[in-house]
Amino acid sequence: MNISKEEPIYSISTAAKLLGISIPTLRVYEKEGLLIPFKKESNQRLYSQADLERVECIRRAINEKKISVNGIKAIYSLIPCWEVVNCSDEDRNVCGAYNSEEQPCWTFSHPNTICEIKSCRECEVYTEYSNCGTIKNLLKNIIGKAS
Amino acid sequence: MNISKEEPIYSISTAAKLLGISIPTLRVYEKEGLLIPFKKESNQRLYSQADLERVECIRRAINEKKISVNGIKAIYSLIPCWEVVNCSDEDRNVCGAYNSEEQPCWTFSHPNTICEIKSCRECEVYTEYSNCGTIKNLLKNIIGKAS
DNA sequence: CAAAGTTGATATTTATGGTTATCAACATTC
DNA sequence: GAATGTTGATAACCATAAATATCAACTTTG
Repeated sequence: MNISKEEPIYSISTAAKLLGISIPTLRVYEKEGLLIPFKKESNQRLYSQADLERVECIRRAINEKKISVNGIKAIYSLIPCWEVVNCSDEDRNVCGAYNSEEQPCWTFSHPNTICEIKSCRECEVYTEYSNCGTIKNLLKNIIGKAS
Repeated sequence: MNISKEEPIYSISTAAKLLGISIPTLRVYEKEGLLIPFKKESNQRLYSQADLERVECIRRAINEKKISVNGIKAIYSLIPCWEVVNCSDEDRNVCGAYNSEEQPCWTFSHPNTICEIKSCRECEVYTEYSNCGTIKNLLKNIIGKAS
C-alpha cells in the first residue's frame, strides 16, 4: 500500500533509533533542506517510512559517496522542477527555485506560482526525483521525449 | 581570440603560481577527473587560460560553496552528454558514462562510441558545460526545445 | 653537463564539515 | 501533576577531506 509508506507515524526519537543516528542529526538535515518531515499542529515532527528511506539515501551520499551536504543540495537544485510541475513562463521568471543552483526548489517559498498552493512535502519533485540515483534517469526521460 | 584562450602555454609551476595554489593540488584535481590539462609528448602538463579559469571555478565550488570534490564529480556526471554529442542508442547502451552518476563522462574511455575518437579535452561537454553555473542553464535549453 | 623543473607516489599537516551532547522551555501522555 | 519527550539553539567533538611537503627518478633547458 502506497498510503502506509507515506504515512507519518514515527516520532523523531523512534526515527533516530530506527536509523541509528542521533536526533540532532535529523534536525540538521531538515534545517539544510534535505528533508521535510510532517509536522503536526503542535509543531512536532513525524516521519514516514518514505522519510526514513530518504534519510538512508542521504546518509549513503554523505558517508559512502563522500558528497557533502552542500553538494547534495546543489544536485537537488538541478532537478528540472519546472518541467515536472509544468509551470508557466511567468512562474519561471518570478520563481527563486528556477534560478537557483544552490538550494533545492522545495526550500523556497513560491509566491505567485503554481507551486504556491502545493505542499512541497507531497510534491512529485520532492517525493519522486530527489531519491538516490533517480535524477539522471529523470533527465534521460525528459530529454528523451524531445528527440 | 578564442584560440589563445585555449592554447596550452603555462607549465604546472607557473599555473600553480598564477592560481596561488600548490603543484600537488593541481595534480590531485586532475587525478580526480575535474581537469584535463594538455600533455606534450614528454608527458609534461601544459595549462591554458581556459584551464586556469576552470580551476578557479572548481576552487570556488570547494571553498565557497562547500561542495566536496566527489560532489563536483557527481554534478558533472549529470551533464546530458549524450544529448550534447548526440550519440546513438547503441552508443548509450555500451557507454559507461551514460550510466554513471559518480564520474564525469570524460573520465571514461569510450570504446565503440562516437566519443571514441574525440579528445575529451576538446569536447564541447567538457569545455562548455562543466564550468561554474552552466549546467542548469544547459538543462533549461535542452528541455526547452522539447516542450 | 649542470641547473632547474618535471614526473608519480607517499606521508604529513590542517582546516572544517558532520555529528553529537547538552540546555532551558514547552508539550504530551497516562 | 509527574514523567517522558519535544522544541530550538549553542557548544563541543571528531573523523577526514583538502592541501601541502617531501622524495627519488627522469626531462628539459641553456
